Amino acid sequence: MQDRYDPKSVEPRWQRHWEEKDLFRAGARAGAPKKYILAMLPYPSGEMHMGHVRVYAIADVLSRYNRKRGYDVLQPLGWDAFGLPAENAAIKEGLHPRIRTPKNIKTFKEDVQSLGISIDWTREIDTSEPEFYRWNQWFFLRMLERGLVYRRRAKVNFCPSCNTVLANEQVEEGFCWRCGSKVEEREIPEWAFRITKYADRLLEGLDGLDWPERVVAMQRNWIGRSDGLEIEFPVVKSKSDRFRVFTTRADTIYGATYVAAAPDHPLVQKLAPAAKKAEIAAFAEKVRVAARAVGEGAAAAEKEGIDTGIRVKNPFTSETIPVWVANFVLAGYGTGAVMAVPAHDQRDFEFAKKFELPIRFVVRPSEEDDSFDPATAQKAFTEYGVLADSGSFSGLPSEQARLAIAAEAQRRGIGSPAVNFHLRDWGISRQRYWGTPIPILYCANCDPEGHGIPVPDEDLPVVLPDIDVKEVLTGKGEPPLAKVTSWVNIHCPRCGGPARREAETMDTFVDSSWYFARYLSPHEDKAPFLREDADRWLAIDTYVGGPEHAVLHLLYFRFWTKVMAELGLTAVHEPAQRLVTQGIVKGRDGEKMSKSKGNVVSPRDIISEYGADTARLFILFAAPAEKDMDWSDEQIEGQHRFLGRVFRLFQANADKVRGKTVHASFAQGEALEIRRKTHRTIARVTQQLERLQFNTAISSLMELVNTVTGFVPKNEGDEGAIVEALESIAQLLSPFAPHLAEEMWSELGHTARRRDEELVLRPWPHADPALTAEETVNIAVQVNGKLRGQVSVSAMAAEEDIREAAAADPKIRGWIDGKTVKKVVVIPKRLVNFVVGT
RNA sequence: GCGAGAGUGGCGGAACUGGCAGACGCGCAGGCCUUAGAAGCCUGUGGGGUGACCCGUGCGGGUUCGAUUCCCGCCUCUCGCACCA
Repeated sequence: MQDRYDPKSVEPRWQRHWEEKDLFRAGARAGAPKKYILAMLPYPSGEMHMGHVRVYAIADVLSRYNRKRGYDVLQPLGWDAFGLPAENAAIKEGLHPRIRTPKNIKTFKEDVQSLGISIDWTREIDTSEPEFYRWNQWFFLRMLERGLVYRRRAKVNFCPSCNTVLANEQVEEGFCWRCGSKVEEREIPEWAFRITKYADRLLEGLDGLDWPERVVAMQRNWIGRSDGLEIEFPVVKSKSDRFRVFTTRADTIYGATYVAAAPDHPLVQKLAPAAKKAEIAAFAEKVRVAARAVGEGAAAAEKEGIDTGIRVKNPFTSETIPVWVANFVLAGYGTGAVMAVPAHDQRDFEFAKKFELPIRFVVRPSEEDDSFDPATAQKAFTEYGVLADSGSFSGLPSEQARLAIAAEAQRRGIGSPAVNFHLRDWGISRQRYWGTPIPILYCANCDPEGHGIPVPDEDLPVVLPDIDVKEVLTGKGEPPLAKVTSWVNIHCPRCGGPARREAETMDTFVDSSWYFARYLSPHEDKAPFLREDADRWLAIDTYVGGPEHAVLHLLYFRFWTKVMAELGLTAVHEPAQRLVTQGIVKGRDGEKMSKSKGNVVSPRDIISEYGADTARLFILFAAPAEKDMDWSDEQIEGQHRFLGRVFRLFQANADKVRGKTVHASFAQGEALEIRRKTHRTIARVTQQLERLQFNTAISSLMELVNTVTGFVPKNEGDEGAIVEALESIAQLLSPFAPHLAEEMWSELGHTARRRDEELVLRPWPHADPALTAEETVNIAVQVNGKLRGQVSVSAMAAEEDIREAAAADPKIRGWIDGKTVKKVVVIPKRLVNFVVGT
């Protein structure tokens, strides 16, 4: 044994050992139940940061723990290798992504390995390899067959810096989520996935998931199901034209005093008087410009609008009311028009105030309360209440009136129930090079309208062509692939005539939507993965990653799983049963780490100074997994000291006990107390790991180490107790600080002759219930709820005896003698409370 | 505005289904070891009085023998969504 704790020599040695013995291979325990533990697919930037350390530490503790619990554990890792940063770098520096990416992967992988993460590397995948992305193309074609992919002309977010289309979800406050440039609006054709078809299933599926509430709430919000009524407002002086509006508050229809439509509503364009048309068109353009300037507090924008001159009839009051166009009505949601009820909707209220439109109060807080005065009111009454001035519906509560009015509208054939979602279809076209080519061709002969012809399955993969970076990746103009003429121009598979390939590539969220299933059959070349492998491993038991993916990746990958289930590839409909979202690791200054702030702590530096075990321990100990945490140089010193203490504890005892046959059952006195502490610690750490409370699990271990430190064995029983304690410490520590644990384990004389004798596979220790149970317990004694003393009694003592023991205590007598004891509360093993009068 | 979460020592944080608030760690103070330091070890450490006493988990109420925990009403902070009718 070395005389000092020296992780630099210890850690690489054990990492080699694990690799040579191939101990993290999944599928090697055929009869055992499985656990699939996965950290989110990393983008291989050249440098690992502390956030990665946290994700992998969490996933690894769970993997190592479950391996020792006898599970066949799958913990793979791969690379989200396609994407914008590599391409942007190529544009700037002229270095081909195909050269840069493998270099980055290599560095990143070394960093992961230097942390001692127990990955099954035989399953490593790289999404930029044709072996992987051909299945993106395969899925695309299957989805095309099922009508889940379609071509649409859509207003899209365009980033002038990345020169690419961004999904709505990738726009943050009007800026590109990756490069931060201001996003513009453009209209171009694109391919889209019909995720909206799954909106309800995505909503319902959330119920059975063991996910953080916050993420579930964000998804619910994002999907945004809204149940209401579509109802028609017929246009006055027209036989057939009517404005269809969507409302969730049919109960307020008697208060609808105008209709508000989106500025480019088709019916407005059609029906507006000629004199108004130019004005309306100008207004529509103004609103479009304003919408483009999102991020400048668009929500706070002043209400604006124009009276179109069109008049419609409120179908319930039969009143003639105006149609206005308004900047706050969205063309893309519902019907693009709403019935405006100023008394009961805040937006309509503000609008009506500004343009002096009538405000009619038709829902009262209660039947008697008619205090609402349109002239003086500062805001709308938007709660449910009781209807007033609403014809035969007056007096009904809102909930009932909603249904009754909807039913009446339906009976009259002017309305129908309708459901709207905030969720939009997922546009996947990217005008980029470094991504999966979309397997579509255009042939003027076979497909004159340009819908696109699917590439036949046997021609997959459509391989990304090699390119001259300087010529193709200019960052300007048309999609890069369109410039690669030798690739773009091919023969049509149907007619043999000239055809052209689709030059767009797929959003990289496609890769991360199903990669977790590719790990199951990473080398399969007939299918994306095998059904038998899916049946063995899916769903992911614990998925670990950042909460920033709550509505992007985590929604797409649930969608994709449902599609895979429909294709018969798997029986599961949800990809991940449990989700752990880890908090951010902030810099020394409490700010989020970033290069520009110069507060980045490099994992490499930490590992080389303190070792991987210290880094892992610190990041798990300093805060609960889901909370943000601050980097602390002092705390990491503390963890390093703790490992040093563990080392010295073994150093002090190993020689004495190594190789001896010892019997812990002989332990008595202090040694017996050590045994109790050992077994209680086993029980606690086990429970804390099940609950993902890594920080308290580590502090339980610290307590045990503190208890054992300084104990000098004097006889056989003592030695038995200390061996048991040391073995337990090595075992319990092994998921957290695996290298030191191995070192200590071998110090105790253990060498593995067989695979199942390896520490990483050896069964997790078992807590003996006879030893975790307390024999005597300290009971708190209160008088009138205030702590006044303590008594020690047998854990088995009857309530009666506990009460007497407490009452007999001299300190307590001082508080209760001479007073009337009105009541005594006895909670066995916990406390006694005397309630006394004065 | 809506949704979710959080407010506990100087700091990070503990406290199972209401039952000894502050585990564990950091920091700090004193001591040991040392020629000195580094490392390490020991003791103490919520506040106030300093006797076995009082006060303390954001604030104000409530339920209870007993509340960090449950209920009601506020305040502050973080995150997400934000004109979705």
